[in-house]
Amino acid sequence: MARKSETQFAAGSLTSHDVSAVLRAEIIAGSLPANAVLRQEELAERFNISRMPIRDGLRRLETEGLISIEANKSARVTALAPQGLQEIAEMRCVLEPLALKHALPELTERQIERASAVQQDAENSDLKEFPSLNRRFHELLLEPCGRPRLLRHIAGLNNLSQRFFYVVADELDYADRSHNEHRELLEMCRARDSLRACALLERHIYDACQVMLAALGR
Amino acid sequence: MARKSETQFAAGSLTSHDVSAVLRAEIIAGSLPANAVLRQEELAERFNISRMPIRDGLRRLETEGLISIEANKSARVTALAPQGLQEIAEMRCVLEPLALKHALPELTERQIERASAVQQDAENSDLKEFPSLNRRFHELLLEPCGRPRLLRHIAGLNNLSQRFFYVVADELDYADRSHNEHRELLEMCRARDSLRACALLERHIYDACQVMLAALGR
DNA sequence: ATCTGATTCTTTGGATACAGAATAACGGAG
DNA sequence: CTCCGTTATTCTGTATCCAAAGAATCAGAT
Repeated sequence: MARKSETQFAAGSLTSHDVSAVLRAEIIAGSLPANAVLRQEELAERFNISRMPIRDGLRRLETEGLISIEANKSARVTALAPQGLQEIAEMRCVLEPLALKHALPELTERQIERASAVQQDAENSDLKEFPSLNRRFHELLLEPCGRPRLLRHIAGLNNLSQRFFYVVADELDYADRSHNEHRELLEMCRARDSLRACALLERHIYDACQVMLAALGR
Repeated sequence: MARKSETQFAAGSLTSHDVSAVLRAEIIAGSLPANAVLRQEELAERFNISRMPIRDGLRRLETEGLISIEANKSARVTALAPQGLQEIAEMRCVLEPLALKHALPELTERQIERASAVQQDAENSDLKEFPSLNRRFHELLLEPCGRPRLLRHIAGLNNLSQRFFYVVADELDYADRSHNEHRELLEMCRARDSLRACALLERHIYDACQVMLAALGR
């Protein structure tokens, strides 16, 4: 009954929101791989709730683009083609610098140091936690921009592509370069050099995508 | 029983997809104003279906940002503050030029002429159909970019802000300027001048937002 | 008279059972 | 071996019920 390493849940406690949150996390982390089938009854059994909140949760994930639901077929985790990865990177390349531009004047020294600390952790982390720390670093620098919709869009794009990040986390020389760029970015933030910081961020995102595409090509 | 001018539907024919499509259109057009309450049973009666597909449809609109659903409260059409309008315009200012940049090499003369025809219609249209024609003009120029996600994001942002477009459609001098900019944009597309076309498009979006904000301020 | 607090009403969230439709899988006939 | 029809599975929508959370109302106390 218990399948693989999936955690199970006690009865009655969960809501449709929890369903989407748990599944979202598993898709982002990659433990639910692309094209994995999500049958409603199976999920209902696993979460110990009826099928209705499952449907609500799946519907939510569908509009986020994480799963695709075709009528009368099981929901499936969406596969992301190289073309789609590139497309998402292009959007991040313009949206993240936009957020950084507005965040930079609001960023406190304290917040920059927090990001710096996360970057330290990332450099000392193992492959398993590197992706989420890397993501957290970016988020910390962008959050003060005061634009919740923009941040949600960026987060949504990251949700779609993050499960492929392991391929660059794997390449040691890329990790090195990424760490250098992050430290450089921190310096520019401290110096309040908006133009150069935004340009670096754009290149940083673009390059990471290129490395991912090259690695996935094999 | 029949409320206001809302159309009613025959029994059994509609699906959750239709529910979201109809409500989406009404919200975009503004016939469902901000903060309008959407009670599930009321909608179920109107669409002649049960509450479940209504819930599915509402969930979809929620993640699109068109309505907000709080637990145990009726869904409401989301109000868009000036701050939010500005934020959406900023995103469009970077995303639409990105799409145009990639669409321009793919645009055929025929497609440009189609956009030109739509622009002609827009200039001769009354206030009621001007917003949708204006939108169609933009879509026609961006569609060949070959980036479905990007186009969906842009469409989603337009869905959120389009109901405020009537305030600029109302201002005759703005409409004039907009028409001039559209014709100028078409010329740049014919000349395949990507840089200037993208720059103009960015300014065009930004200015429209400023006019909206000024008009809404009163 | 107003404010507070309890009761009632409304509405959503979830459970359960069932019918209908579309897809996928299987097996038999040619 | 291939094609086609039947069966099984799974999703979609209906109907009904109950529980819980908010909102509204009404009564009582200050």
